[in-house]
Amino acid sequence: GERNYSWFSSSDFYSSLGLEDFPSVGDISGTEEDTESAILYGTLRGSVVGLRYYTGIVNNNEMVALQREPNNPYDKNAVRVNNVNGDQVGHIKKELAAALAGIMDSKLAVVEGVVPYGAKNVFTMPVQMSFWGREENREAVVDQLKKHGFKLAPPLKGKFGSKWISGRAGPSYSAPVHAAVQLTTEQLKSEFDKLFEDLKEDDKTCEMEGAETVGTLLLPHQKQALAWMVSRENSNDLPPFWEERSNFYYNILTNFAEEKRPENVRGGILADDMGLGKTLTTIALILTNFQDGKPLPVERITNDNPECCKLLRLSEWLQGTIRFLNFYFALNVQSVEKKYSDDGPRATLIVCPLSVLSNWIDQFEQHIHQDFNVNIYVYYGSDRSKDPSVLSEQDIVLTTYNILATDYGMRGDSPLHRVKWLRIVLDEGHTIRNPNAQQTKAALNLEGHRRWVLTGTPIQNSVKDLWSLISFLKLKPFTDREWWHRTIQRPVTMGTAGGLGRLQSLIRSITLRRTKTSKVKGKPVLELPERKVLIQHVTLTEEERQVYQSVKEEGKAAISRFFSEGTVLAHYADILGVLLRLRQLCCHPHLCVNTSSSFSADNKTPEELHETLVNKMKLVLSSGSDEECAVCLESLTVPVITRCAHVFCKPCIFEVIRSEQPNAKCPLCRNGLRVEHLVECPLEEEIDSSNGKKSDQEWISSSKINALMHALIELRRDSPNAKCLVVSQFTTFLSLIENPLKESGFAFTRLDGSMAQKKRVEAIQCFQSSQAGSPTVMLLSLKAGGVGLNLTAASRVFLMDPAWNPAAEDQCFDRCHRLGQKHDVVITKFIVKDSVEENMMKIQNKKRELAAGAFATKKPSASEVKQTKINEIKALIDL
DNA sequence: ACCGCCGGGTGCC
DNA sequence: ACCGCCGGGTGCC
Repeated sequence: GERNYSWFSSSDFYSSLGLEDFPSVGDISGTEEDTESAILYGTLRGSVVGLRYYTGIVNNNEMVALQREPNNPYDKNAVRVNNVNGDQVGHIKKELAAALAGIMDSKLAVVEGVVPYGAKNVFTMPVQMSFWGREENREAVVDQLKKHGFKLAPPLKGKFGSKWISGRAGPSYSAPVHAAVQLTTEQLKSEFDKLFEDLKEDDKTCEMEGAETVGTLLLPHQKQALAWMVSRENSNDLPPFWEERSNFYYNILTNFAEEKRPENVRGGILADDMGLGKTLTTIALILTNFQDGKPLPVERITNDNPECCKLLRLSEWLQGTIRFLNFYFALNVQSVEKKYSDDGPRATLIVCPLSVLSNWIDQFEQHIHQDFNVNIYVYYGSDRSKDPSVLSEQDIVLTTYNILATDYGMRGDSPLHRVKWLRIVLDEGHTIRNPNAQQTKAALNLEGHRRWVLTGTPIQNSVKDLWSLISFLKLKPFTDREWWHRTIQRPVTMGTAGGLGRLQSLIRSITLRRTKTSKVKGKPVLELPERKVLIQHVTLTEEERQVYQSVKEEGKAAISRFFSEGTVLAHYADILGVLLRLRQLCCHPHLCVNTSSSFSADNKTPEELHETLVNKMKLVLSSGSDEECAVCLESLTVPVITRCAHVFCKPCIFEVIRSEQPNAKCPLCRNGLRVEHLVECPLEEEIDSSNGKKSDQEWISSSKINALMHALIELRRDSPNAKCLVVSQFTTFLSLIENPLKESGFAFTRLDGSMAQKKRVEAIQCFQSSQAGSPTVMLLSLKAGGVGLNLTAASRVFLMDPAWNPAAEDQCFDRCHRLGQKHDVVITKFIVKDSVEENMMKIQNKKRELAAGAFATKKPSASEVKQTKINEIKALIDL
């Protein structure tokens, strides 16, 4: 049910159309083995030579990595052999290297090695090689080998029993087994769910009080989390899969051994559900565990030292961006510097998405005891300090993934990367799930021993997503993708026996996860009131229906044409536009007056073309299709639009163009791409394409507004004190609703993305107030505010229009259905009968099913993906 | 002897 | 490397 669903959040418009799986999208990274379709061609015995020249040692049955060395001065075919630690063991004998070089360079196969025996040899040792690749390359690989006089031994089938299938380096020149029975999606999923059952492990149920600097009382589950985090930071346990043997340490997955004790990560993944207080727990950790369980030393503000004032923090919000300036009194700076100058690192770095930056600031203000002076620096904005020592002197530095990536981009001069941090916290850590994204590389290269990932959804789509997180945590040997892939990812995705078990023990040892339904001492973590979702159908008036039908027929005709021309993807923005207009018409006829349809972009001046593109981009961004870049799968931060009207992150699409030059193609539709054709658009917090000039139009009602007003008035009659949220994706619609609210004498307030921070805070405080005469209605735009937004005063929600992404709706509902809610929450969704809205609901449901089965092993084929996508567009517009 | 055979020097790519 | 290979020394029985 719900708890598992929240682990997966693939859902967005792209996935509903199957676009994120569009074959060409995956080609971008290129180098990586395609896990889903890689098979084992066979094995080959070869030899490693030149052992005496290198220091790298191996054990019998230890995995080794084969690495091309094209610049070797003696042989351009050279292939070096490294042990798990990355130390060179030797080279592949030259005749064999000559055969491998071509195969490896052209990426026809991935070649993996295991040294079966002879590890103690002085001059040469045998190596058992496995060749993995896609079926269509098998013949080419076999031919290539044959040319050099080598022949693959067929992969051994599962007849050797589970020990061989386990994927260990094992006694196995028996390669593990593509013939192993694959688990069904359902089996995999239920296996995976077990990861988080049975959390009564002792080390996770101890409680710990926060230091006195923590100004808020922690709930029991937060005290548990604090105790767990502190113990993770202070303990010296071995990392998972390592054993202490007589005088060395042994990795049971790769059979690698070393004398040096492998360091365990002083951190882990806090994967609690949203709303359980990951932020508060992290603040408590920072304040409570500075060194050896001692609290962070901070200035106490007392009557004796009035001149040592609390830092004056001045926050200033400009156009949705944040300037956060710290003013120090000279005295203060000195005393702070003196106190810590001879210690090691003391600053904690917190990286978060921009959307939750303000939430962190709020939470600091709320949870750091007011009598204490904690130095917090918000490293954001163009005036951020380039001096690393300014950062290292802080207690806490807060920044965003984008700043992190931008700074890292200007090589060598990133202050964030020059500081040795006491602790690094990645909030919404799944942000770095794409190993090729700049922000991931930037995060992996931060320095600091205590490393934490906060996320409610560590796995977005597949096990693959975990690698970046594990690598960030610096867990040996997984920091290198090859070992992660060979020991965990491939066994899991191939359903190899023991694979899931390994993943399980790995995750368990570094993760704490509680859901809203988890229990502490027999009691639910959070005792939340019930939450009910009602669907209220709305029937359009005759007049409304007529307008709707005519727009629908026009759009349908256009889309049919795209289908027959085979240009569906090229007209992506146009199709979204048609659907958007239909969705707007379901709400109110005035919403879509301004979006004229222009299906032809030909014969335009560059200026007109530019404007058309910007408009298309705004359309894509505002259509609720969940602004996500198809390259990195992240939310768009610096969106650019291509001439073919597809929107990507600027750095992502630049990377595509750079790597594919000179003939780069759009990842979505394979049209030509050129840097000079890309159009940039500043991402405002909220873009509403329909912000037409309603002032010169006479106000009229609509069926949906009538339905809403009817419900509101009924609610006021039955429970006059009940407060409610009226939610829409269209801020113009919210404006239209203001009218009848005033007429019927409702006190209301409003919160949308375009409002300045100060006004937001006012609106929220005003609405949350229980004073007589305080507003009972809040007009809320669906995506306004970060995850932290707390609107628990409301116990009713009216969702005026459905979102593409059910998760976006859920997140919105959670703003009132969260800690502090005292009443049952009733949510009413208004859905127009026989309309695109009903179709969207169907797709939402499909999406929930899809998310539930997101652990699928089998990737649908390109044609299946295409068919699904086409079916869904057809379903949306009743084609 | 434009060979065989011996035994020392030597050794990845 | 307790190998192979190289190339110099050597040469009936």
